[in-house]
Amino acid sequence: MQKTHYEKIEKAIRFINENIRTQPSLDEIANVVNLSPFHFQRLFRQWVGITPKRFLQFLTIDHAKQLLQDSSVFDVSLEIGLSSQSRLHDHFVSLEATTPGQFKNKGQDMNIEYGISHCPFGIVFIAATDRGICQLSFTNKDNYCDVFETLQHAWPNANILENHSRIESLSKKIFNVQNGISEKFHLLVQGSNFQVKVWESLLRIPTGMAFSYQQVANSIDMPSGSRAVANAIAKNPIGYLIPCHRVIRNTGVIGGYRWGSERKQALIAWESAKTQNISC
DNA sequence: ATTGCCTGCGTGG
DNA sequence: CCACGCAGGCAAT
Repeated sequence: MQKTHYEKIEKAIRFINENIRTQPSLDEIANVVNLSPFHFQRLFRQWVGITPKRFLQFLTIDHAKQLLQDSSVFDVSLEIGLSSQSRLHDHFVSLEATTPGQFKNKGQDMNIEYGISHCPFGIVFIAATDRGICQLSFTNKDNYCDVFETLQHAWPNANILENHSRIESLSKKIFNVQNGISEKFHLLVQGSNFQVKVWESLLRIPTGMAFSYQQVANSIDMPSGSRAVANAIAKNPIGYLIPCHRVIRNTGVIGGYRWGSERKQALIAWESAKTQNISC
């Protein structure tokens, strides 16, 4: 099967990580993804609108540290809470959350529609009810059994059916590259009190910024709970819209990601490129 | 940059 | 209940 645009980006990022010591040249990286330097350049212009060289600068420890530093001015707004939010950044996502089991019989009398779609970060699997989006996972086109099982496991008694056209148009709205996200999305999640608290705090991290796990722990008044926070973030059922990719290690290392560390790096670099003109 | 020892909460027995 | 795991942090090297 022909590799997707994103898969080449991912391969390039993996190669860069593995050879960070030797500082590979653009020609070397282009060679790894079987492209001429010219086409490699064009790939990036299509994907994110910047040159590969610029892109690489967004993957350095120094840049990640800069994101953390920029975000430190937002600590106060996190503590203040939602009231001060809207002025500081777009919040286009609303979250409806309950504890597991609070929904009668785990989704009984609930219709869930799911499907897959292409997005700038590969194949995305989305599930939605009439009350909101309940899952967004990155996956493979050939095999999305794993993410489908996650869905079934969360809502074992729901009436789950395929609706690719609905998900396709939903995906287009979520990953609207040209205009950014213009409409409001409603999310529906189940989680423990602690998990929900953590997920809500993630919604307050502005696009193009990053928080450390420690900063998130501070923001929910559990300064020694950074590791527990990481654990809760790892269970985030709605990738991208609940921006767990904006939480990184406080050393500037990007850290782990449920859907691959390379994808997290791609998301961060992509958002950095999208916001660099606004923030400067 | 890498190592070793620490953390607190959620999960499964 | 209690043990264990984890997408981390920190200090020493």
